[in-house]
Amino acid sequence: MPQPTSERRGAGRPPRISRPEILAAARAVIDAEGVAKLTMRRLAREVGSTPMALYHHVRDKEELLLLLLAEYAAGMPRPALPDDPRERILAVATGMRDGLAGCPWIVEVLAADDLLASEALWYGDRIVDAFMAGGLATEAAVHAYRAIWYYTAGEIIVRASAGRRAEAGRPTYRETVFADVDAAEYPRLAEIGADWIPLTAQDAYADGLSALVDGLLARAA
Amino acid sequence: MPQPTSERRGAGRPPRISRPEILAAARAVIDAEGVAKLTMRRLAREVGSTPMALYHHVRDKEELLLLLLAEYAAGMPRPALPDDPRERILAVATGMRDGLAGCPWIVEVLAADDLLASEALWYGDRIVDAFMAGGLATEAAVHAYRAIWYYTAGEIIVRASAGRRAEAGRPTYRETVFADVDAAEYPRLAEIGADWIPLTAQDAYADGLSALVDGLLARAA
DNA sequence: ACCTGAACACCGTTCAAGT
DNA sequence: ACCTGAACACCGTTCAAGT
Repeated sequence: MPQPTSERRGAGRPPRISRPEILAAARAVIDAEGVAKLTMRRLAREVGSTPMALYHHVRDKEELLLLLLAEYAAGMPRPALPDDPRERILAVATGMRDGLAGCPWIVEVLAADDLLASEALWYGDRIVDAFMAGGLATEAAVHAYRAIWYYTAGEIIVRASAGRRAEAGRPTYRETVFADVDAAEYPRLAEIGADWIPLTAQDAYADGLSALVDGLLARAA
Repeated sequence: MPQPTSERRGAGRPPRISRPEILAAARAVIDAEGVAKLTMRRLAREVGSTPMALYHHVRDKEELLLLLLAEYAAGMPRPALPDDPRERILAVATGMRDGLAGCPWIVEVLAADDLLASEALWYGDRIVDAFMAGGLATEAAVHAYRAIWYYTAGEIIVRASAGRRAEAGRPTYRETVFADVDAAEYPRLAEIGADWIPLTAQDAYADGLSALVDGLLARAA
């Protein structure tokens, strides 16, 4: 079994590459050229080794990405916590989203499982706690947290893929579609017309979040 | 330029495969084995041709997926529209989500751009309209629609990837994480403990949606 | 006009061998 | 214990040629 790293130092051949070194190189590739460019072969080249050497330090590519996620999540900022439950939820959720926005690939890759990398548990814990402070029962608080996670993950993923498309010079589907919206069939969209694009480019995360939290907290009464 | 299909029939060699045939075969592969198994080479085998023949009928793999999306979206059910704006929003959004839940791969692949395949414009149009009927200004209504889209896309993506993981027999990260939650650091999560898993497996889409819509409509007053 | 074959430039991963 | 080389079984796509 290939164990993570040197169990008993001194035995056998000395390592030429280490897991931290591999992770650092992987992060560099992603930051510079995007997650799509991160391949085992490329990474091997980057650390001056062979693809197979990597498999001595990580089980497979999936584990590599998981490790990168854990590392990133550990470094995310933890906002100050206001006393008011509602404000607390907003602060934590916004912190989570701002943190994740800095590395959208991570959400794309893992598409979630709740971002329950153990380093990110804090966000979930604080949000559940604040909903309970706001009057929700435990179960309702967990569901409320999930709603916020769905909203946040959706926002990040949609934004990230729109960004990717724009970068690739693709005509972002909706631009082509809005050129000929049938006013009879879709009256509202026809009315909005070209305004749709700048409108949806605006950052409305905070507005929607605040509405969602209001709606969720209203269940407490 | 390779034009979509036979422009002037009778000229040149008669086609052996057609775009509809290709799309049908692609759908069959996805339904049977998932989107990951859909490759140009596999598809060629499936229609009894060569990979390159496909490129005469679709520009590239991305276009193929776009065509599949358009086809699927065109067949999605359009729920009846209640008079009350709030009920209308809930009905349309739920219809959208139920339709998409039937083919989660589509959201994964496109990760969105608002699902503005022209066939799916209807959902957006009806939701914006209902928010306006509920008293929101045009801009606010568009933002409200977006909030619902984020929430819905997030729900579908998170669910789909959790399902994929379960199918693959992976230990769904959170199960491993919850084994040793630090009660001092994350008191709420420790308290919830093993309940987290069945709790988050519940379908809480409707609850969250309803809270979100309440919160959004409250902005009208 | 439509299709084929061969090729290019890649992937992730396994296996057997070297030091 | 750690690393290498060669190989397996794939990808999407281009190019030049055939019918």
